[in-house]
This record gives sequence, C-alpha cells and structure tokens, in this order.
Amino acid sequence: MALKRSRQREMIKSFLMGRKDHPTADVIYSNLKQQDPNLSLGTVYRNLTLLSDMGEILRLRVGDGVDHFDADTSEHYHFVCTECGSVIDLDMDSIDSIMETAGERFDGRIRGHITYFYGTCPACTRVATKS
Amino acid sequence: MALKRSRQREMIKSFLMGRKDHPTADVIYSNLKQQDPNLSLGTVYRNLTLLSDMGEILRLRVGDGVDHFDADTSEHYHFVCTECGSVIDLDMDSIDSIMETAGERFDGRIRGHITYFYGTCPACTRVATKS
DNA sequence: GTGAATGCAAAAGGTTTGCACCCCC
DNA sequence: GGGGGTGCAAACCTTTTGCATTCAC
Repeated sequence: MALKRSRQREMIKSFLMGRKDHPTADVIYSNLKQQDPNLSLGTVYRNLTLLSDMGEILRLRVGDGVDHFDADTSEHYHFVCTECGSVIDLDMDSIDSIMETAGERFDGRIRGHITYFYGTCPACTRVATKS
Repeated sequence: MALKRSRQREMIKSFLMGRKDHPTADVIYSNLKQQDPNLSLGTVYRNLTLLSDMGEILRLRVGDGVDHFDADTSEHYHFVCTECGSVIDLDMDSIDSIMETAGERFDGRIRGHITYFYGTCPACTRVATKS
C-alpha cells in the first residue's frame, strides 16, 4: 500500500504547477500525450484522483460538467466566465466569515464552503464592449 | 415554437414544489412513474432542463455528480451533508456582499456567485455524537 | 520478487437526443 | 392539421475500473 513514485504522476503534477488556468483531465492528457505517447487517459484520471485525495491538488467542480484541476491548494476563490468557460483565480480577502452567518440558524456542523463567482471575464468583457 | 402545456411538465413542477429536499431527476422519475407508468426519464430531463432554462426551477450542481432540482427560486443557500449527501436549505442572511469583495481586484464583470456549505447535517451529527 | 502503477479497453453513471407517434391549440 | 411534447432507446461524455503487464523499491 506504500506509495511508489511514478514518472506519470510527476509529469501530471508539474504540468499542473506550471499553469495558472485550471485544465481538465482531457487537456492535461492531450498535452502530456505529446511528450509521452504511451500515456493513457485512465492514468491521468487515477493520478488526479490520487493527488486530490492526498490534498496535493484541488478538484474544482465549477458546474460545467467537467472537472478542473488546480495545483494551488492555498485558500483562494475562483471566477468562472459564462461566455468562454475559463476559470480564473481571484485575488481577494477570505470570506470564511460567511460560515458563521450560515451556521447561526443551522443545527448541523458546517465545515467548509465552496464558492464560485461567475460573470464575464476581462477578455470577454472587452470583446462585448468593443465599438 | 410557442410553449404548450403538458401534463408531464405540470406533474414534475408540482412534485418539485411539494418537496423541501432537492430531488434528482431519477428520484423525480421513480416517484412520478408510479402515478403515470408511461412517463419516461427523457421527458423528465427535458422538462427539468426546460423549466430551469425558463427560470422556474433551479438546477443545483452540488458536486456529487448528480444534478439536484429546486422549485424555490428565491435567493437562498444550500448545505450539503458529506455523510448522507442530503441537500438542505439554509435560513440565513444574504451574503451578496461577497461579490463586492471579489470584484475589488478583478477586471471582469461579476454577475453572481454560487455557494454551497458542507459539513455534517443535524441528523448525521446526532448519530455521530450518540453515546 | 512483490505489489503498486500503467495501458488499454470496457463499463459505468448521468444526461442528451433522434425519431416515430401523440396530443394540445 | 400543424407543431410542440412524449416514449423509447440509442448515443454521448466524462470518469471509473478490471486485468494483464510493467516498473519501482
């Protein structure tokens, strides 16, 4: 049951660390497939699941039906563009205090929250505004 | 292209209005199938999609891989139990102000946010605490 | 050498869709 | 009667999984 290192897992992790967007399994696969033609999609999924279970990466379910992955596990929030679907990191203060608000009239135990902001990203805003 | 009423759509909508949990398409289907054995799952999905496109119901993607539906379209928040998967309405004040926080250092246009709180629901908390 | 990891392909969900038939206006 | 809605089943997509093989320790 001991974890063994694998070239594939390292490829996947470092690919992810090198990107600020939040690629899907398929994007990761097609990119890495070029430098390692034997790579299989199942391996990509297995490692993404493993890494996120270990807490080394984040699995983002932004609601577009496809999982996105993020190597930045620090607390931060995401914005999803409803035009182009891109997922962007937000530089903002913590809003953890909303959990207190949520817990005031709730009997269970609130351990966390998932928040996605959506709207039009800078690039799409520019296009829409263009004269 | 004009919308015609359909017995099935009305069944679905009123079933949904009669529940405070947030059933999945399959739960809706199996329940209504009993009073209308000819009902098909495709029809349920088509109508749920139609109703949510019209804004008459909400499609909740809570991250468990299955869509949940809610006839209450008023602004409110949801809690998802990580033990039993139940989705519960939260009685809480608006946290729309988080959008201002999010927008401070962001160039795009933020139009909304989706927030799910997660943790242990009242029922599961009780079980876990039981001596 | 042992068992974890891979590659391949099949399977498993959940959701959508094509098509012939039905029903509402 | 025309066109939207339904039922049925097949198709779709993303993700998971079984199994024989390969690789790390």
